[in-house]
Amino acid sequence: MSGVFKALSDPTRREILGLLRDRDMTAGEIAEQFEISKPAISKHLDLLKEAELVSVEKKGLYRIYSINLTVLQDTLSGFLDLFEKENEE
Amino acid sequence: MSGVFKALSDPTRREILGLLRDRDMTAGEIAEQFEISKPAISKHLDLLKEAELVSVEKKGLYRIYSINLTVLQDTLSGFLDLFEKENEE
DNA sequence: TATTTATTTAACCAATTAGTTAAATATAAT
DNA sequence: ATTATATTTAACTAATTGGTTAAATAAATA
Repeated sequence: MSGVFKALSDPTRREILGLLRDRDMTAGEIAEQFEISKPAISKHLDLLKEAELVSVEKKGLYRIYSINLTVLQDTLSGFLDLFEKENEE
Repeated sequence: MSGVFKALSDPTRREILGLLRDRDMTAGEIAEQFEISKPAISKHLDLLKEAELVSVEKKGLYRIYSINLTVLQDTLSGFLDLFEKENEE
């Protein structure tokens, strides 16, 4: 839970998720979209993976990243549910 | 946006929001619920205030904190909307 | 006016973060 | 077997985080 919010607290990582919403991408394709270095992107991807917000598949030389939409949606909407009027004991 | 996710990435701060969901509380009442020092809680509250997730009202010696439910809900559900199937351009 | 009370601010510390460049790894192609 | 390519890991740095204790502030009370 903390991991998901931590991951989402960085604008670069949110942007990566936005890219992956549209299609799966290799690490290099993702890195191309940003000004920062590839190792920096690699670390962002690692953090997103840690939070289980993305998955990776090895394909030859490439790593193909994809978003785990359900993790994102379930975590956030699950958290939001805690603050619904209905939930008042 | 980053501020909200950053604020939510800490379990103590999420717990504070959980307390405030039930009722407004003074800084001291909030601090009582945790093991850590009052200044530490004060800083957490400040960060929540920065993210506009809580508001404070001065009342004599006390500061009364309340949750800004709509900010929490609008931010998270607004972000979630970006990842809905319908949003595909 | 002096004291107590609630809270914040200041100064500090260790751990973490987000970036860098350089080196390592692993697969593909010549 | 060598070289090129995609990506990660390592080593480093500056800034931020989450905690501490001590001092400052501000309102209430004696």
